Order: sequence, then structure tokens, then C-alpha cells
Amino acid sequence: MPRTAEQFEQLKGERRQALLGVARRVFARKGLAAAKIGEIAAEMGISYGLVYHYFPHKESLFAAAIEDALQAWEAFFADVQRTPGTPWERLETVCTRMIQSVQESPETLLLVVRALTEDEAPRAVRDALARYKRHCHEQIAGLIAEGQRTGDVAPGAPLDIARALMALVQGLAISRAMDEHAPPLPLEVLLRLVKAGTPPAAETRRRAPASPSRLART
Amino acid sequence: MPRTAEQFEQLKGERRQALLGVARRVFARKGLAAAKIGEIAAEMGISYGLVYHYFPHKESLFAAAIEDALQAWEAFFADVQRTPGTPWERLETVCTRMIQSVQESPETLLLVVRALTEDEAPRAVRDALARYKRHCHEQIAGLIAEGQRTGDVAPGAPLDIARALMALVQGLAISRAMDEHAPPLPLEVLLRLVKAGTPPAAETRRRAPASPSRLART
Amino acid sequence: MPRTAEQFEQLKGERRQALLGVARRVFARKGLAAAKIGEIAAEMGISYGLVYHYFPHKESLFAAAIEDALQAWEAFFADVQRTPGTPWERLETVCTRMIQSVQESPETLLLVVRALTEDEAPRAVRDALARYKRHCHEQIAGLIAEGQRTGDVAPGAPLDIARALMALVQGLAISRAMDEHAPPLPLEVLLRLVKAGTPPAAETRRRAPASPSRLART
Amino acid sequence: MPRTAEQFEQLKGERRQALLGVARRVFARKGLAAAKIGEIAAEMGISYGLVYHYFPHKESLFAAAIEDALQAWEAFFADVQRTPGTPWERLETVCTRMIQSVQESPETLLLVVRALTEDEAPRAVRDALARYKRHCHEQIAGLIAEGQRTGDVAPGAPLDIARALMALVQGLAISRAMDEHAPPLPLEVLLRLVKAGTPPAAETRRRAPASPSRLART
DNA sequence: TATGAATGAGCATTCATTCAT
DNA sequence: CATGAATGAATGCTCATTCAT
Repeated sequence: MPRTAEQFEQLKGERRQALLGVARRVFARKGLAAAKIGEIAAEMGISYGLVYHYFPHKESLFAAAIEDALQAWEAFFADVQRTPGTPWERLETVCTRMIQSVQESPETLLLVVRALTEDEAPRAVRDALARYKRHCHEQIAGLIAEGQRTGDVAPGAPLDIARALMALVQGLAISRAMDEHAPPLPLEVLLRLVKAGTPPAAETRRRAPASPSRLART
Repeated sequence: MPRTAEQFEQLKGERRQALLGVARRVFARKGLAAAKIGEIAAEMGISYGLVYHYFPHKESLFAAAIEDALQAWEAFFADVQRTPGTPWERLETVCTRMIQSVQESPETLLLVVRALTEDEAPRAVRDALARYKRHCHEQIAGLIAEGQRTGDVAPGAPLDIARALMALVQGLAISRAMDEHAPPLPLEVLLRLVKAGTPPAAETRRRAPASPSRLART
Repeated sequence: MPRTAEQFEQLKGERRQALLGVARRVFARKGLAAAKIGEIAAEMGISYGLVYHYFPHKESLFAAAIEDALQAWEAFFADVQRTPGTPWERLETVCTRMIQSVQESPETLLLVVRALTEDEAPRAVRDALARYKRHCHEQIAGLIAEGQRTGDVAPGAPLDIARALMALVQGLAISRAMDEHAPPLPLEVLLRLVKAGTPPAAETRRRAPASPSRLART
Repeated sequence: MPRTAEQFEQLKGERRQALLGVARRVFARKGLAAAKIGEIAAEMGISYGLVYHYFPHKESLFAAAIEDALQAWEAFFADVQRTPGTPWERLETVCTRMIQSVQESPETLLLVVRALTEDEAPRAVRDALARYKRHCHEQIAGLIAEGQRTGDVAPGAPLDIARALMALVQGLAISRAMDEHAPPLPLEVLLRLVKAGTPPAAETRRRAPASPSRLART
């Protein structure tokens, strides 16, 4: 019996997580107002009534999905922070994975965008977003500041650069929302926001752009 | 009374424009689904019924507001194109005014974002958006290509850089939506995406980004 | 000036009549609830506001159109009454012109049907209808009674036969409403309801069971 | 719990049928446009929202109610067809039951009238009506043709006589709509449309019919 | 008169949420 | 736990009616 109870608990937890995943996708696609509980339930393969066993109402499900998405980002930064390597390397990692994220799971970013643009977001969501924003900005700004000290990153207010990075990434997610065949942004382009214009020691190493450049893609 | 008739026509046109303006604001703030016709009407100071004298239904008002916003952008680029000056100067103008736009009338950009993320956008809107996107990208990419020829702009696929610029600007508009006291992004930061570094930019150390992203959770 | 005023009056009267004609058509086609003032106005070539110069509201226009249609019928019967000839000849005339009416101006009959089936008809309409019904029935029943005396009309309660005639005609009008290419009902068929089965002097008239038999009921 | 599931299904079906019954009544009384969903729901004792669990919108409920009513008529004719007896007996049955129907459930006929006079009927309804009309006419005309062969039915295009019968019955239903105390039409009167006069029908006085008569139009 | 802008009651329809089974 | 019938608040939209011009 305790085993069964445990399993129940676990099952419930898994269900909840799955539900969050589906909700994330649906909310990202439609937004809070246009998303229908029934749609989420259908996409989960459960009855819409069952959704209310896990979340008291739509807003709470939305909020939970947001928190989930935000935690993923925070975990990501924590992960990067733990990673060894020079600040520049870690910045590259961050940028690389941001682009990857835009390509592979734009819903997460899109959901964050939905939350940010939600006019009637409950306080909890609002706070979580503010925390998330501050956290992301601080993490990136920290790397940038370090990078500036090592000379790998161009000068400028680190926070501004961090804001620009995040904005750019969110903007890319929106583009993907409209056109899911949009090619990824070359890493170099993103790195331009941070990379120092000239090598710290000033030599002449590289010129050719390393990415497949598509000069005309109409 | 042709004069009166004319005035009527004009008055009607003005009313329609005013309505579009209000609609743009409300739709930008709430999105298509959450915006209520009654709210728009109230913000206009008219009865909700009157809205239907100008637009047959909410979607068409939304579409018209979008169209309006997009035309503003296209007009802006046409304007820049006509402006004399070096490519670089014109790029600076574009960037400056984009930042300005984010600060002063983020609703326009936000409305575009709403349209881009609208899952059920009618074909007309979808087409207008595609046209707008192509147009903006081409304009900016054109300037960038010219700038690259004069050596003012860093190498890289012009279209990619243009995409990055637009994405960044849209991302900034979203930030503004959440926090209207957010300071403007310094022009220099935005210009980093385009400006040529010191002569032939250098690179060292680059390794392949290693860690598997946990952000992508399918 | 008095001439002008008179003309105005006359013009107004003509307009009113024309309006009634259009209203009759539209109400016949759509019914009271589904007919739109704007539609009637448009079909008249005037603005919908002007309709309210002639009739205070839709119901009154409907009522007036009904009265108009009913008067046409009553005038028709008065006309027949004045006509010289045997009762049978006048019955033929009545039937002929009823069929003609179904073919040429089914709207009038259809409008009457609309009025009869109108659940929320104002008292005035209801009264007019009752009067019309009584009047028509009496006129026809009178002719039938006379015809029975001359032996041209088959026996049977004259009022019942009159009801049947009117019902048949209204039913035909409905058929026309659905299919405007429906051919006219041959006069002979309609006359069967009235015509005596055998010459007045003949014998051996009837054999078949005259009583209502209910052979099978599911 | 297959039993429960079955019962659910059955209950749902019953509810749907009951709703159709109520809808038939209300639509017959008010017509499509004037009938309010709330009214139907109230008359059912359910909330208006629940109506939409059974039918997606008012039109479909209307259509279903029509379909239902028409099927009742078609079933009736099929039933008569299966009944043994001479053509004349079956004709009597048909007429008897038509009169009965007018007295006992005029809503069914009235609903058909509503459908026939509905200007904006959806194609499905229009088709069903056309089918119904053809079916009824053919059935009756068939009996009439047989009856003519046995000499019980007067000569004349069977289809015309069938049309007259149906029209008469529909007209009676309309009368009932206005006055529910109207006495039933005596069967003899209705039968006059069909019954043969004296043997090979004698005629005197008859002048040429003034209207273009098409005696045979099958 | 004539017009059509303006208003708002009224109604169809949707969908979050509850709850009996 | 699961289901989906049931409810009703909320909102889009229509259209009769009024009224300034």
C-alpha cells in the first residue's frame, strides 16, 4: 500500500510535469487568453475536468508553466556558472545554447515573451518574471564584466549588453514563432554584441567569417 | 453642400484613424483575444456599437491596426532610403530611430509582435507581416551590404545581421512592455551588431561549444 | 404654395404606398423578425432613417403592410360581389383570381401567412387578421351557399369549404415561396372542392363511406 | 462499467430527442429568427449553455428539428404504403391522418411551413425539404394514380392533386396556429379533391376554363 | 425632408469552472 | 481519480431607434 501511494504520488508528479510541458507549448502558441483548457487537456489525452485536479484554474496553470520555463533558464545559468573555463568561453557557451534553444525549443522563450507581454499577469508571475530578468541579466553581465577585464569583451555597460543579448534572443524566438523554418542565427552575429573589436594584444589573425554566409536569401 | 459631404468624409476618415490609434494601443497592450471591443470604444469615448460602423469585426480592426503599424515602418525605411548620406550614416539613422521608436512608441512594435505571435492570424495579416518582414530585412540588409563595401560594416551575411537587428529591437519593445521605465539601449550597443571592428577582426581560443543543453526539453 | 403643399402631401402618400409595397415584399420574404429596416430602405432606395418619417417602428410598418394586403383581398371580394353573373360564375372568378394571385403576387398571400404565424403580433394585426379571415370566409361561404341552392356546388357546410379553399390557396403560396418556378395549380383541381359531383338533377350520387375512418395509426 | 457508459449514451440520446421536441415546438411557434435559444432551454428546464452540448448552433438545432419532422412524415407514408387495402382506402387513411395531424400536432406541420418559408435556410435544410416534398408528392400521387385506375379517384394530373392536398393541409396547420380552437376540417371536404364524382363524371354548363390548364404534367 | 452617425438592448456563443456519477 | 454534463459570466455582434446636421 505505501508503495502504491508512493507510486501514485510519483505518477501524479509526472502527470503534473507532463501537463506543464503541454501547457507550455499551448500557452506559447496561443497566449493566456486564447489558450483553452480543453485544448491543453486534449493535447494531453485527458479530460478537461482532470486538469482541475492538478491546477485550480487556468491562471495558475499558466503561472506554473511560466515558473517552470523560468527555472529552466535559471538552472541553465547556474550550470554555466559551474562550468570551468575562461569568461569568454562561458559567454560563448551561453550564446551558443541560447541560439540552440531558439531553434530547438522556442516555446520556452515564447512562453516567456507571452508572460512578459501579458497585461493582466498575476503578481506571482510578475514577480517571477522580474526575478528571472534580474537573474539572467546579472549572470550575463557578470560574465561580460569578467570578459572585459580579460579584454575579450568590448567595453560598455555590461548590463546594457546583457539586455541587448536577451532582447535579441527573445526577438529571435518570435521570428521562429512565425516561421518555423527560419535558419538559426550564426553565432558570430550574436557574438558581435560582446566580442572586443580588436584582439587584446592586437595582431591580425582571422578575417573570413566562419559561418555559412547567405548573402542573399530572399 | 459638397463641402459638408467632404467634411463628413474627412471626419469619418479622421475618426477611423483615431480609432486605429486607440486600437493599436489596446491591441498592443492586451493582444487580439484579450482586448475587448468595449474597452477600445471606451478608450475612444464612443459606444461599442459605433466601432462596428468603421470595422465589421474585431479581427478586421486588428488587421487594420497591424497594417497601419507596418506601413509606418515601411514608410520609415522609404524615408531613410531617400535621405542623403553615406550608408553608415543612414544605418546610424535607422538604429537611432529604432531605439527612439522603442522608447517613444513601443506600442507599434509591440503590436507587430502581437501579430507575429498570433496563432490564428487571418491570411491578410499573415501576408502583410511576411511582406513587412521581407521589406525591413531587405532595406537593412541593403544598407549593410553597402556599408560592407565601404568598410564601415563588419563582414557577415547582411541578411543575418538585419534579422538580428530587427529581433533585438522587437525584444527591446517587449522589455518596455513590462517595465516602462526601462532606459533606452545605448546606440553604441546596437551598433555593435554592424560596426566594423578594428580592421580585420581577430580571434583566438575558439573551441566548439561542448555542453548539451538541458534547455531543450522536448 | 398650396399647390406645393398638396404635391408634398401627394408625394408623401405615394412614397408611403411605395414603401408599403416594398415592405410587403421584404416581410413576405423574411418575416417580421428577420426583415431588417435597412433592407427595406435599401430596396426603396432611401436611407433607413427616412423610413421612420413614415412609420414609427418596424412593427407598425409590418402592421400597415398587413392591413394593406388584407384590404386588397377584401377589395377583391367586394369587387366580385359587385360582378354580375351566377354564383357559380363568381365562384369561378374567385378561384381563377386566387390562383392568379398565387402565381403573380405570392408575396401578398405569403405576407398574410407570415402574419398568421406571427406569435407576437400586436393586437391591431391580430384583429385585422381575424376580421379578414371572417370576411373572406363569409364571402366565399355566401357564394357557396348560393351555388348549392342552384345545384352547382356540392353539398357540405359552406364555411368548411370556404376554409378549405383559403387554406389551399395559402398553402400554394408557401409552395411558391420555396420554388418560384412551380406551375400554377389547374383551376379544375381547385374547383373540385366546390363543384357538384353530378348535374343538379342527377341521382345515384354517392356510395363510398362518408365517415371519417381511421384505419391505421402508428 | 459498460452498462453505465451505455446508459450515459442513451440518456444523452434521450435528452437530444427531448430537446428536438421542444425545439420543434418553439421553432414552430416563433420561427427561426424569433426563437431564442434561451427560450428553448427554459422550456426544457436546462441552462442555455447546455443546448450547445447537443447542437453547435441555433441553425443546426433548427435543421435537426426539421429533419426530425420530415422524417416523421416520410415514415408515415412508408407506413401507409405497407398498409393493406385498396388504393382508395389508403387515400382515406392518408387524408384522415393528415387532418388528425393538423388537429393533434400542428407544430410539426407548422415547423415544415416555417422551413419552407425560411429565406436563409442552409443548404441541408433546403435539400431535405426538396426531398420531403418530392417524396410526399410521389407517394400521394401514386395512390391517386392507382385510385384513378380503379375509378375511385377523379381524373386529373395526380401530381397536381397531390400538391393541392399537401397545400391544403399546410394551410390548415397555419389556421390552427392562429386559432387553436378551430374545428377539424371534415374529411369529406378534403376528400373532394380526390373522390370521383358520379360514374364517368357528368358535366353540363361547363365552359372552357379561363386559365391555362395543364392537365397532365407528371 | 433626408442622411447616416450614434446608442444600447438583446441575443448567440464560448468557455472556465463545478460537480454528480 | 476520471469524465463530461451542466452552469452562467462574459463578450462579440446586430439592428431598431434616435437625433444632429
